[in-house]
Amino acid sequence: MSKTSRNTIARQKILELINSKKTAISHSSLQEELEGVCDRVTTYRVLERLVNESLIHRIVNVNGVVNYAPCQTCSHKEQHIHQHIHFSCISCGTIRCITDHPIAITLPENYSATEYQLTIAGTCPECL
Amino acid sequence: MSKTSRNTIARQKILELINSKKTAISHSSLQEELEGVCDRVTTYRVLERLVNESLIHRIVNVNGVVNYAPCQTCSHKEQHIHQHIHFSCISCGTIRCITDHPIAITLPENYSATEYQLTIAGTCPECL
DNA sequence: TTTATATTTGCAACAGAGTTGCGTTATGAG
DNA sequence: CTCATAACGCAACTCTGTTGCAAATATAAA
Ligand SMILES: [Mn+2]
Ligand SMILES: [Mn+2]
Ligand SMILES: [Zn+2]
Ligand SMILES: [Zn+2]
Repeated sequence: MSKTSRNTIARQKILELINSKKTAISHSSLQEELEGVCDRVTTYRVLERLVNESLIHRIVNVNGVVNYAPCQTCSHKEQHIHQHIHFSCISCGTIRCITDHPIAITLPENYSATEYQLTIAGTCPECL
Repeated sequence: MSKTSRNTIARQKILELINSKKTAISHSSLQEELEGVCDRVTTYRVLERLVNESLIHRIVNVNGVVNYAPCQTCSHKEQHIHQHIHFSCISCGTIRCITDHPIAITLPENYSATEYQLTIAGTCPECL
């Protein structure tokens, strides 16, 4: 029934690269660092696969560009939900998951949430 | 010093249209509803102008698409900051500003925030 | 009202992100 | 090892947004 995910070279290298980073990475940066390991279309498809397998998650930056980061402290109870802030530094350009900081976000009555994109842009501690 | 913003027909119609909506609207939908009032490039430039004048604000949806909504309950103290949730319904497709609901978001020490994009996707009360 | 000037516009061309179709390659279960 | 099918590369495409430039026009000054 469920398609089995094959452990291809492209998939290995991409997951390795993402996991080796302390900050999130975009498709284009990833493609550069892969140095010809695979086609850019393949990178898109591998990223989609890794997201579906809950190994990485998508971060939509304030400028609309998508970045990817490993899943670590995500909730996997009923479904896989990422309810944490992402900080995007306008100085050094890094995007970081702020997973160790409490936030209180609730919705009004009768709203049902499935996906969170909580991105804040500004200056990070290193650049302040 | 400061360029004076001219009240052109395109600007009038675009601002009218955005203000007439209860939900946010994207550039492409806007362009359709304008029915040939102006070129799509002009629409982009007018939108940019209206954002700079703090009459409307940009909402980056969870899919990365930009939408625009009137500024209403925004803070204008030191700078114009929009610190409220946007809800994107995956059923009816509408994007709504949740301005009448308290949220508590703080950042760890030494992070300085300048822009917030707090978008939550799910099902809205009308579609639940 | 007329004139002057800087802002705004339309058009064409471009750039970047992401998607799709299809024929080929290669993973991994049996 | 065999082989079904997941994954791949390539080319072509869509969608969103940007830029340069000459023409049009809003507005303030004459
Ligand atoms: Mn994260
Ligand atoms: Mn809003
Ligand atoms: Zn920084
Ligand atoms: Zn809805």
